[in-house]
Amino acid sequence: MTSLSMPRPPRITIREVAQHAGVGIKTVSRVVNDEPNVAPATAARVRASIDALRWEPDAHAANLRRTTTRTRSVGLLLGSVANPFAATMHRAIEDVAAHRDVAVFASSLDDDPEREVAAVEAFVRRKVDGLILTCVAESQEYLAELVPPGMPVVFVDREPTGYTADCVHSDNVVGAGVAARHLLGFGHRRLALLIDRRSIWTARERERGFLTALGEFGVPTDTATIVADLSDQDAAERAVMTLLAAPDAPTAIVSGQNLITIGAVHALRKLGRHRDVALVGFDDVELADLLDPGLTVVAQRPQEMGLAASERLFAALDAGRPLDPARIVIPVDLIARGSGEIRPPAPESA
Amino acid sequence: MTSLSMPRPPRITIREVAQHAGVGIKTVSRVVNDEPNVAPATAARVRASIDALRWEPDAHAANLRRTTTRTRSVGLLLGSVANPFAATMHRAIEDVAAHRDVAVFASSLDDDPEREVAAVEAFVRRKVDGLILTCVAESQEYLAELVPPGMPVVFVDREPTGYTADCVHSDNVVGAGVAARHLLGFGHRRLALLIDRRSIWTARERERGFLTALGEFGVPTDTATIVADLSDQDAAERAVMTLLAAPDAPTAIVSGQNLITIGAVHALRKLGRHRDVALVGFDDVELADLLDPGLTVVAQRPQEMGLAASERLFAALDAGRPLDPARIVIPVDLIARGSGEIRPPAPESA
DNA sequence: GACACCCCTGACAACGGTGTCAGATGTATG
DNA sequence: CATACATCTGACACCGTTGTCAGGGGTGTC
Repeated sequence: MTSLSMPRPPRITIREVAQHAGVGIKTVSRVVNDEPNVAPATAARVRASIDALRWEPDAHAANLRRTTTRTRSVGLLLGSVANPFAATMHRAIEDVAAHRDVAVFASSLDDDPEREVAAVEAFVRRKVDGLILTCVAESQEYLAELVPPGMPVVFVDREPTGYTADCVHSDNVVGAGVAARHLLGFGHRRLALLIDRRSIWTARERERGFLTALGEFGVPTDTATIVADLSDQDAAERAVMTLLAAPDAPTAIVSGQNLITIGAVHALRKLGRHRDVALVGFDDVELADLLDPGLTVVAQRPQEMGLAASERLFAALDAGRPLDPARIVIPVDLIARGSGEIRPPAPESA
Repeated sequence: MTSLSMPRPPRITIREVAQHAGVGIKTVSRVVNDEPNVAPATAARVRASIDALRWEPDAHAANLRRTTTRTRSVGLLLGSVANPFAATMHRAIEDVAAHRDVAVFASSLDDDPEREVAAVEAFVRRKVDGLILTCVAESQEYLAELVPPGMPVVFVDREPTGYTADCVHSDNVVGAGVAARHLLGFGHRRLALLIDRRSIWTARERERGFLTALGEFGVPTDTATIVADLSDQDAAERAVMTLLAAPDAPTAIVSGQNLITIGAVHALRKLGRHRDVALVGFDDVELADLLDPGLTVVAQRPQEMGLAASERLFAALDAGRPLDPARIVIPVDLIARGSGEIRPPAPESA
């Protein structure tokens, strides 16, 4: 019989290349790894044989013995690869990585602590060279025993708890403060803040910034409505509908995240209150400038964040040792387009 | 001295587990691979040792000898991971993959043929189990010698040339036809089509569908303007500006892609012609319903596409052999929201 | 001319697992 | 009780590469 199992693909090994070039396997190894002490003529012959046989060294076998084992891959954990904010960071990170011939494993977190741990485990099992993580678990202490010594970790978007490493994030407190002050400056005194689950660090930070700004304007915090646990567009839309139906409804809304913003805009439209109730979103969204009124946002800089995070990661990888953990805070930009410049219906007493 | 080099991380090997359990290494191997012929008591002891030592088998070493080598990873090549259409497919694929404990390498193509080859090479070098590819090179013949025998390939969004494999894509010809007929039905006779580079299969297909529809209405194709090579928002915006400045400017525009649509909307706004010139976009965009007028689009179903593509890939992987290549065409949906229902300014003579 | 030294080179062990196979043990059968 | 057979187990080669090290050859120095 002619073998029932799959015909073993005739993989070319270093041995055949060595034989073809008439040298020892170690010499071939030297050539492909740019190690010194190979005569130019020998190297040329070896290279010719490699090309002739179309040999691709087996990275896994190589890493098996190599001390400085590098898989040229990194793990990237994002809120969701489908979220434009995360996707933009992803792209920036990929560009930096691709430039160094490093591949990126991307996973979606979905703000589920269990997925966080599972994703990191999966990355580690695949022996990535480093990790860029968006976290949501209450604590990242688990990383201490999960992440092998020497594997660099950079957090993006959210600060970790119980694990010290680089972290790149937006200036959330300032950003939310800017949003709130912008509205307060236009005379609003009854504000609402719509945020995601408080298990998410950015939600907490933005809430903090929001409340601080209220304080600065002497607005008692109990006049503000804070709706949390808004994790998608629909929930945000419903929340705004409810909010505006209540007596003493807010005259201005700060949205804590891109999906919430979109949900809020939908609700305002449905209620016909979009020229009436002020709205400032956190994180920019596509087409925001073409709405009527235009959507005022505190824009993040996701590309810059991805860039900074990947540069930190590769810096640590290049150094071959953990760097002193840095916290990199990326500024945010208020972009006034109309929705945030709507004045409250009547002069209010502070 | 205390060793200058990095302190070798004390990796736990199968040997230590075997010793701890008082068995041979092969028995440990049997247990972790669910091979038969291990006494239950022995297996239990081994499992206890694995847990006690927190041993994680080294997948790379395992795959070295294994005949049926699986890295539990797949390579995904997309237009750009930052494009919402691609990002949504990505998410769908990731979900299917994650469910099977398979990790996804994602790369951006940027419609550069060289990046296509480079990305596939990188995936193959990393020994992914399968490939999901968006292609742009003139021919995919190169895959024959690049992709190892037995590695399944599924194309998404665009059909390959010179390489036979599964392919999942939108019904581009029909979609573009629907868009054009929609406008023709409202009385438009001077149409413009804005598409990306013709090296991109979808651009060509959509052009074909567009022209077919014109033919059905007896509209001579030379009365239609086709602008190609629009690869980003700005280019599309400039193209529309130029287009509408010309004499005999089109009264309706079909946009061949999400970024082009956004660029076109910007241009129409700037010119104040947005209630005046009809526009139908290919591929839906966020907030399209809240523009004024609402944006009429031929929506794709990226999630469904990603789902279908990954299911085909895993079906082939499960079967352990190449499946009969299938072409899966995903329907598109016309969503009328206003911009596509604008009538031409004056009755025209066909 | 002997010696030291540097530059090349390849034999061989090692990396952490799996495949093969032979041997040990237990049970049913003649 | 001997034999056959199935079940369980571990020794060992092997996967494709890199690290180590010893050896061969050329050159410079005394």
